[in-house]
Amino acid sequence: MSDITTTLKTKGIRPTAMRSLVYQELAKQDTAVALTDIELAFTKADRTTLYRTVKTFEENGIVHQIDDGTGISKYALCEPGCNCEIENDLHLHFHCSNCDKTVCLTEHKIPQISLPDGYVAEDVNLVVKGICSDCSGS
Amino acid sequence: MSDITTTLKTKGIRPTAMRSLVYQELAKQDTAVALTDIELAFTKADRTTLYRTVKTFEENGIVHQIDDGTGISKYALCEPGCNCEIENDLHLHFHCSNCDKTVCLTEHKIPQISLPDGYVAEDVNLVVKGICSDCSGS
DNA sequence: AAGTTAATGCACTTCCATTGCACTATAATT
DNA sequence: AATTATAGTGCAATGGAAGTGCATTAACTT
Ligand SMILES: [Mn+2]
Ligand SMILES: [Mn+2]
Ligand SMILES: [Zn+2]
Ligand SMILES: [Zn+2]
Repeated sequence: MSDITTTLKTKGIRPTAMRSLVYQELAKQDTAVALTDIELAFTKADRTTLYRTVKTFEENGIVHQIDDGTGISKYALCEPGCNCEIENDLHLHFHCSNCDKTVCLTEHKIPQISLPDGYVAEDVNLVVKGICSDCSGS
Repeated sequence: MSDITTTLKTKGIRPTAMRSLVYQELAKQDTAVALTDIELAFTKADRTTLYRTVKTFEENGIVHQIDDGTGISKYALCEPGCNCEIENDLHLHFHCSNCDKTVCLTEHKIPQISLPDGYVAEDVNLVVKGICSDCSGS
C-alpha cells in the first residue's frame, strides 16, 4: 500500500486513483495552486472531479485554501502535523505581484491580534503582497 | 457648494450628481459594503455606473477596497487624512461569520511583518474572521 | 453658445465557483 | 462470486460577480 494511500486513509477518505494523483500533483508544487492549474495537469479528468477532490481534501485537513487577494482560490498541502480542520494553522501567505505566485510561509506564524471588546476571533488571514525572492533577485 | 462636492473636487474628480449620491450612501454605512449593496440602494442607476463610480473613488483615495475572504469585494470610505492611494493605510478588517458584515477596525493597525530574505512587501491584508460585537452580545 | 471631454446606460462577455443528475467504480453483505 | 449499498466521477447547466465596447448624455472650457 503506497504512502499516499495511507495518508488518505488516515485522513478518513477513500484513496481513489484520482485522489492519489491529485495529492501527488499537489506535493510536487512549491507554491499554492489554483484549480485551473490542477486542471491543466490533468487534461483527461473532469473539472468537477478535481474541484470536489480538492474540496474533500480541504474538509479533511489535507489541503488548506488560500485567499491571496486575486479573487482566485489557491490550495496547498498542509504541513505534516497540521490540524487546520480543527485548529487553524496561522502561517502567513505571500503573493508576488510580479510572477503572480502565492507561497505559504509556514515558518512565519501570524502574530496575536488584539480586537475591540465584544469581538471574538475564529480565524485570521494574513496575506502580504509584494515581490518574491525569485523576482527580487536577491 | 456642498461639502461632498468640495471633497470630490479636492480628490481630483468631477462632482457629478451620481458621485455625490454614492458618496453620501457610503458615508451612511457603519460597515464595508459590496457593490450589490450599493445597487440595492440605487435601483434606478445602472450597475456599471455604480461600479465605475466606486472604482474611481478607489483610484482617487476616497474609498478602499477590502478583500474579506468571502470572494466579494467590499468598499468603505477612507478615514479623513488617509492617503491610501499613495501609501497603504494598514488597519485590519473584521468579517463576522454570523451576520456576514465586514468592518474596518481603523484603530487597529497591522503590526510589522517579518519576511524571509529576498521578499519585499508592498501591501498587507489582514482579516480576522469571527463574531462581531453585535453578534456576540457583549 | 459651441466645442471638447468625461460620465452614464445598455448590452454583452468572461471567468470562476457550484449544483443536479446520470453513470460508474468501490466496498460491504449475502 | 453475485448482489446490494454507498461513494466517486463526468457531463451539462447555472449563478454571481467583474469587466468591456460603444452609443448617448451631461459637464466643463473657451
Ligand atoms: Mn499556507
Ligand atoms: Mn478599512
Ligand atoms: Zn515572484
Ligand atoms: Zn456579526
